[in-house]
Amino acid sequence: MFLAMRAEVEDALEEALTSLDFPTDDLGIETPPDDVDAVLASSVAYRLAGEAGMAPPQVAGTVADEIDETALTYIETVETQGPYLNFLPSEQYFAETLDTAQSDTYGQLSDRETSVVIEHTSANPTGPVHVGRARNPIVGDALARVLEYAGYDVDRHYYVNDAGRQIAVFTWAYETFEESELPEPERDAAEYEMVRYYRKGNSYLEEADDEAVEAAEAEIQTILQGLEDGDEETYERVGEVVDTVLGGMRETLERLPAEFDEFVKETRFMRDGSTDEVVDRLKELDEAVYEEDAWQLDFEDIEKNLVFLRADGTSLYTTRDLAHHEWKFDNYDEAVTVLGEDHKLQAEQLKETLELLGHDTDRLSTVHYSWVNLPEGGMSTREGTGVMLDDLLDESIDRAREEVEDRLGERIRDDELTEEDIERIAHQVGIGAVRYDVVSKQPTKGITFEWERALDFEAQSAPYVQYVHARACGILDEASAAGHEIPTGEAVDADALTEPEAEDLLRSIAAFPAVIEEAADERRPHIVATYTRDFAEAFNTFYRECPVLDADEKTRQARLALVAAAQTTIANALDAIGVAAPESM
RNA sequence: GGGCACGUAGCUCAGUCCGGACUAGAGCGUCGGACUUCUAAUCCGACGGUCGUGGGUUCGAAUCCCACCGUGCCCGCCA
Repeated sequence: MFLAMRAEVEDALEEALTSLDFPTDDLGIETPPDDVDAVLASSVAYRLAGEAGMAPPQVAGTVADEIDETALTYIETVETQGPYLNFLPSEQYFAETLDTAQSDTYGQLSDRETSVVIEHTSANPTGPVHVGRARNPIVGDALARVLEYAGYDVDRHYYVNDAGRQIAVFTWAYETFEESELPEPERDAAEYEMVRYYRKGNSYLEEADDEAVEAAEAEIQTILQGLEDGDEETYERVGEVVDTVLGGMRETLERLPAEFDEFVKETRFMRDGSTDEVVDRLKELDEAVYEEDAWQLDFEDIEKNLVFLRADGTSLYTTRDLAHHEWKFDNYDEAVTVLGEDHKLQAEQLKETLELLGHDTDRLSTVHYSWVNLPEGGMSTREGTGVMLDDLLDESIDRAREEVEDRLGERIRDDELTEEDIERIAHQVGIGAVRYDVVSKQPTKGITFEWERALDFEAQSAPYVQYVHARACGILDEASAAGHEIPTGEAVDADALTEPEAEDLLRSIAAFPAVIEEAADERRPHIVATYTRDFAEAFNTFYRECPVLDADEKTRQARLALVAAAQTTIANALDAIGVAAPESM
């Protein structure tokens, strides 16, 4: 309803300005502060003051007079308050919100008929997922969900770096060392078992005598060359290592949950000839230079050259990524990539090169996040330093379980939680808290990992918002048990919501689709997380001030509809950022 | 050295892109209140800020521009 109302306000304002011969390039539409009753406002009068030769408040008055309120559906009146034009909502605005927000699909915007591929995580398949890179799947998955809500047709891809040196080292190490030489795995899972070979191989290369290292390097080089030459047996050897490790990583990621439609292997673009083919085209570009036996691109705006073909004639990661992105452009309308800030330069060069190859790079957007570091420094799979995501999730679930159990004695509600309920809540809250903590912050800000902070269940965290959902479900359950019907359609009576706390909640409900739209357009899922927090506040205030079940018939009906609308809104808002919405807790 | 990002209460963060009702909002912590009530993982109140610093643009700057300071990342024929 908010979106329709906003469109109406824009049209009306533009029309009024046109008929007054004022420019319409900046309508100055903004959200008014909380203590103003309007749903939207405009500060356009400031900008027009000079041209009109009047003070801003007078301009505002003139514009307001020009707007025909009777022609508006969702706006009752247009008032001025000093230089501001305030648009006050009509009864219909509230009534329609109260009805439509009860739909299970509330917040789902109309189909944009646009396909988007979102590539995220894409961590090298060398070992267990650690917290340093955990921002990627969480932000990536949340963004994918937000884009789906916003009406895009979304595919999630994990780009598998299976052609690099580290994978050749891994394959060599896996085939060379005996399990008896390795330490016990930290967990009974494929990637924890496998990473031991990788670490062993790397330390061997650092510590063994020159002759032994030379022999190992020769074997590693053979593997790399085998991949480059398209040798089937080499692909199978490497594939076994990659698929095994990836299988384990995938299970961890699914706990978040972060699932993928496709794991796209880098070697695919070597085998199908598209990397060679893109190299041929790159050589033809005006920016292509052949220096020191290697083919490079010399950009106008970027300091550093991009080498796309080594002196030995082999391709590089970015060369293959170019073929990968051309493939994305062939198959999707838009492409979004979630990358660490250490890949910024590479991403710029990629984009610039795609532009040179004649692609419309407006179709490509990149979301960067900064690494999560430990107080003592960065996390490394190779060195085995860092906090594993599995351990963080386990610990968070354990703490959530303790919280639930501690609270059992004080529970007023007599819904008798079963063991299963406790386990369900522990998972929903524990994982939700980790996820929420990550999505609610702007990804560009640095995070230093501290257990205590990561596991903080206090306000402004997932449980605070989840509790709102549980409370709403509790009321709806009681209502259902008492045989109260929840009014929909013509039966809803938004007029009966006279308390300001109830109206504020309804306004907050109405804003949800616009929040989804903004978060999707700007590729910033944290906007949805901020919204859930504000929404929870509005709900809790309403909860305190406005009893539902004990209210008189008419009020109860209206408030029940409001609670039902609040429940679907917060359930979907949490769903959009991938946080579970518990029905009780 | 160069490029990019970040710098808002003791701590963790919103707000910054698109300047306006901002005499800057939350939460944690501290202090003081509210459970015979639809679940207190809640709510209410108090204390707490030269929005890194200095200049500039503007009727108006946390928000735009410039310089500087601090922190992080990048500057490989690695990925």
